[in-house]
Amino acid sequence: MSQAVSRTSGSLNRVDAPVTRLVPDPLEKMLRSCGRTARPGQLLVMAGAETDTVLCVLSGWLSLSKCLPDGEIQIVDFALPGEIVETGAAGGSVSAVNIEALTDASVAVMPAPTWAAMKRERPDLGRISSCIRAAARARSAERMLRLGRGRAVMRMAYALLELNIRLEAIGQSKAGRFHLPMNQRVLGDFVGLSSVHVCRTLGQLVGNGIIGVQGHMTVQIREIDVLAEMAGVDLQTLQYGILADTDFIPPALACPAYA
Amino acid sequence: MSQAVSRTSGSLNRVDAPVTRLVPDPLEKMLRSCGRTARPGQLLVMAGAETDTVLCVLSGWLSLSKCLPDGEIQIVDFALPGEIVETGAAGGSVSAVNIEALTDASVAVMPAPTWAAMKRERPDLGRISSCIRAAARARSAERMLRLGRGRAVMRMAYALLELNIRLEAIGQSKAGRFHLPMNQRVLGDFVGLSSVHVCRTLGQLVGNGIIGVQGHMTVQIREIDVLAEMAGVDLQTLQYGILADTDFIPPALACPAYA
DNA sequence: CGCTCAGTTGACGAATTTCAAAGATGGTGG
DNA sequence: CCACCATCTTTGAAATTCGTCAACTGAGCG
Repeated sequence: MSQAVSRTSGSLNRVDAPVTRLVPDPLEKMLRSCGRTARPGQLLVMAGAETDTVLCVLSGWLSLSKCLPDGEIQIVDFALPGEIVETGAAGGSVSAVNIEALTDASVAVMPAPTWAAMKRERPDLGRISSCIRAAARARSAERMLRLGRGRAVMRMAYALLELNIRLEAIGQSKAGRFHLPMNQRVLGDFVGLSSVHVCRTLGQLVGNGIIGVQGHMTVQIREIDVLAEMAGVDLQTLQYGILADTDFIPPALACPAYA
Repeated sequence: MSQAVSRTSGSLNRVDAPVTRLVPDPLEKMLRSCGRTARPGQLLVMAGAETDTVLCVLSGWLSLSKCLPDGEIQIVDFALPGEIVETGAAGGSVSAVNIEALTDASVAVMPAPTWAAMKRERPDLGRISSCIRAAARARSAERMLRLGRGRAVMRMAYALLELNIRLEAIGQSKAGRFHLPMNQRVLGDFVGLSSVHVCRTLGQLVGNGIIGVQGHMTVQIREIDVLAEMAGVDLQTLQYGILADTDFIPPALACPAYA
């Protein structure tokens, strides 16, 4: 696993995302010093393995997933550039999920104590990471709601909207157009559908002119309001709730309790 | 909502659960001073409402749930005695979920800044609450996996095992026997099934002698290994992963980084 | 050119929901 | 104590949704 994750020194910091946007030099140095790259398909953390680490995604997509004994996979979340993933589960330092690179990715892998020390130095980090956690929780709840109660179209519509919002925030979606670095099977692992049904569901959305799909998964949302209705979401509220965009944090809250 | 949550002064501290077990007097006083009680069905926090608070469950069950526009409900998690719920979502202090009492419950409702101050005073609190968060994340991932990929029996089996483990840790399950303070419709909202299918699925488990059910939801697990196989879990691993039991925290980790 | 892999399509079957109605159960007031 | 009520559970049958199987297409690539 880890031998496959090679060191890197270059191009770690060209991402305009919350972490790197907000946080000053010393942290940047630390991020750079823990930098790793991974190739698509590479496993960074294995469920059940000891890893008391914190991952900062600098570029690329990671998937957090779990497996059933029969091999069925569910992707629990994607980690996008600027996001922070704490791997430890409850009883110590065992990861609850597989963490895998979906694209070429560069990730800062920090031991938990290092991260804790860093947080003590930079109190704003605590606030930022708690925002990122809250956003992840909110997304997780939205998805769980639709996994448990929504039909295929709703799950798909929601997934597309969520990804559009998140990608827009890091400049990877423009005018409702973004690239999904995965095939339909993997998308199915995210929305809880078979690849065949992903195909049909996407086809239905395309047929109605609600979205367009080009090549291997470049999506264009054409009728975002219709899509939002299908997903059962209010766009404004959703954006506010699932985005850890630090612009949303009232300056007053950014510090005082920790200063 | 809040007018319905009346003050209480008695019986706040008879629970043998992580928070109260571990944490010394000053916190206990604070918990008591923010104490509230709620009756079954009472809404404590409404999704979308401003509430920058932290809830400590002292006794009783809370449900964290979300709703679709058509009224379908998904319970995202239960909060049991000893657990801590941070209500804020990402963009400020809006809750992502409805928080509702399933039973008579007593809950300490603390403003987030108060909680933050408390954490600065008692560094162990940070470690504890981070453990509780990690356990909740792990549970959420397990459930998402089964919502997306598991059949009814698997979802149900997993839910029963998870609750058994959690209840055992707080002395509310003994020898695989515990009470679920909810009807089958609510249990369905948790596992993502219609109430009718909850009935059939439970009936199937009862018919096979794997569990017994008495009255309004007292469950007796009879063949825990079979149930675990149906749920697709390894019992040991699951317990280790979804429990924020503080016994699991190595003493060495409990403090040094924060001391 | 043939290979492989991802996407597509149709047909079928299994799992689950929905609808409807018939028992249970528990609580309440007479 | 009993009758009544509301709520919950159970059961059956029909309808839906989705997964699986299988065949076919199409693009990329050696």
